[in-house]
Amino acid sequence: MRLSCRACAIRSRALCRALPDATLDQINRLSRRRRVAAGRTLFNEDESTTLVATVLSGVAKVSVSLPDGRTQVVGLHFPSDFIGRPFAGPIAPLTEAATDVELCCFERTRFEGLLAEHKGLEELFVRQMTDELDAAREWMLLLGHKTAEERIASLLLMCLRRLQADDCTRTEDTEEARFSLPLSRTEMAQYLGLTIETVSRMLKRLSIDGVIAIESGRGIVVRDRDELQRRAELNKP
Amino acid sequence: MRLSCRACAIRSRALCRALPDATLDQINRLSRRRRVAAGRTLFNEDESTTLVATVLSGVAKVSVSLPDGRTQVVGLHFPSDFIGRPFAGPIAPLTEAATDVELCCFERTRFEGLLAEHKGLEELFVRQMTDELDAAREWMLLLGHKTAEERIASLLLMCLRRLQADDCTRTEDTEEARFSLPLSRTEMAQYLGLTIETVSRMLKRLSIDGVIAIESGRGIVVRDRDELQRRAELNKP
DNA sequence: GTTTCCGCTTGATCTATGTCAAGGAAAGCT
DNA sequence: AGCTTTCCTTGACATAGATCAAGCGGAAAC
Repeated sequence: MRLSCRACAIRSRALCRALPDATLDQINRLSRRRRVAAGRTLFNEDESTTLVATVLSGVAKVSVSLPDGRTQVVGLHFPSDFIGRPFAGPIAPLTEAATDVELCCFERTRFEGLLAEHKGLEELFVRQMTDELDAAREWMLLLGHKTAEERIASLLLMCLRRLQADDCTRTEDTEEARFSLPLSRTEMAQYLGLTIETVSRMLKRLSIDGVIAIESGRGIVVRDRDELQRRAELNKP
Repeated sequence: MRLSCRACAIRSRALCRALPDATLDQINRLSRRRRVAAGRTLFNEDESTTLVATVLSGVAKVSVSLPDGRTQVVGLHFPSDFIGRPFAGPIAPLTEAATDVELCCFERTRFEGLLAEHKGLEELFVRQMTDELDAAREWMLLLGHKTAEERIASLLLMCLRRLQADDCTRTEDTEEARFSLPLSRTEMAQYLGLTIETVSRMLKRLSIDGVIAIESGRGIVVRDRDELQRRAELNKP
């Protein structure tokens, strides 16, 4: 049974919010849902250049590697994010499910057609690309100049911001917020340009200092968000 | 006196190659040339969100900073590159002339109009954004995982590739190529996530090893491009 | 219930690169 | 030409984080 786009949980934030209901109903028939288990690639070789998708749930990671195996995670896609490269050449970056992921997939050519027909969609798409570029650049600043602790703090804040947009995970009135890390220690290390040992030690430090609490590996409770913010930027001066 | 777009030196590579001659002639009247001296910002506060431009000559750098002054250069714009953010919000990244720069400027709204009218332009623009994102991600790999020597080698190769597309700077039959670095040591350091001392030392090392020769600071002669390529990726395994 | 495995933590040491400090050389100014 | 400033190089030393090595704990397998 096919779910209606109109009832889609992430519609209000995804690209498709640019489309009128009528178009949406057409599109509904052309979209394919897909579930990808954590660790698997989102698309196989040929699909990666012929499909585009919106993330419905879960988190996907994009990574690039050197021939010797050193790997850098270069981006994350959270629910409502668009994945795909209209008009681009035949080389797409490796995109894998970090957690279990649900996608809403389309033919790339079909999406390109929609871009031409709907000015609003084009605008939103260009804006998303701009945001992605800005995010990459902010991460370059992190990788080029931040200390290990600043990096961890920055990552936690970023995850918090993106994840609490989905489900409201705030634990009511207190300043505390709770979320589950979408990345393993290894993946965090690859995203932050650190080793897993350093990641582990810095998480420990933040938890000893009472800024966060760690619940069984992936669970994070942010105890003092302001302090975390401070540690994301101001360790040096 | 106004120069014709048709005779523009970088036309064959810039975005405007997507436009037919007729449109180009119209546009010609709407473009404004601008020279920016090395070190100055390309646009002032309000211009940066209302103008877009193509680089005619010289190199521009984009940078982001932390409140304490740590600065990361996050991208370079070489001749024929497009600069600007159609549809984007009011915050544009800081873009400065690294060398003296010549620009061909347009109203952003005008450019947005052209994007809608000319499907080909839209395609080319999206493709350039994709390339820019890919470049940023490759640089993330560099910042996250490469050694100092690999970083320097990667930078030199990148400059070589982009600069020799302009003027043919190859010194004939030999394997040698010569170019002038568009960045100061400080800027190189900010781009590579290193200190100027380390940049200096690594350049020295490459020159001692005979891979390159350094001529009065900014001048670089690539003596052994293959070896440079090797050092850009394979220091470890 | 025990074993195995895998992801994570913790500690001890090492090293690439940062930091500090002192010249040198090119470029602009008087 | 001499002076000042700015940019670059070079050396000595310090350190954040990597590397190496061991142990822990929970979940899956048996």
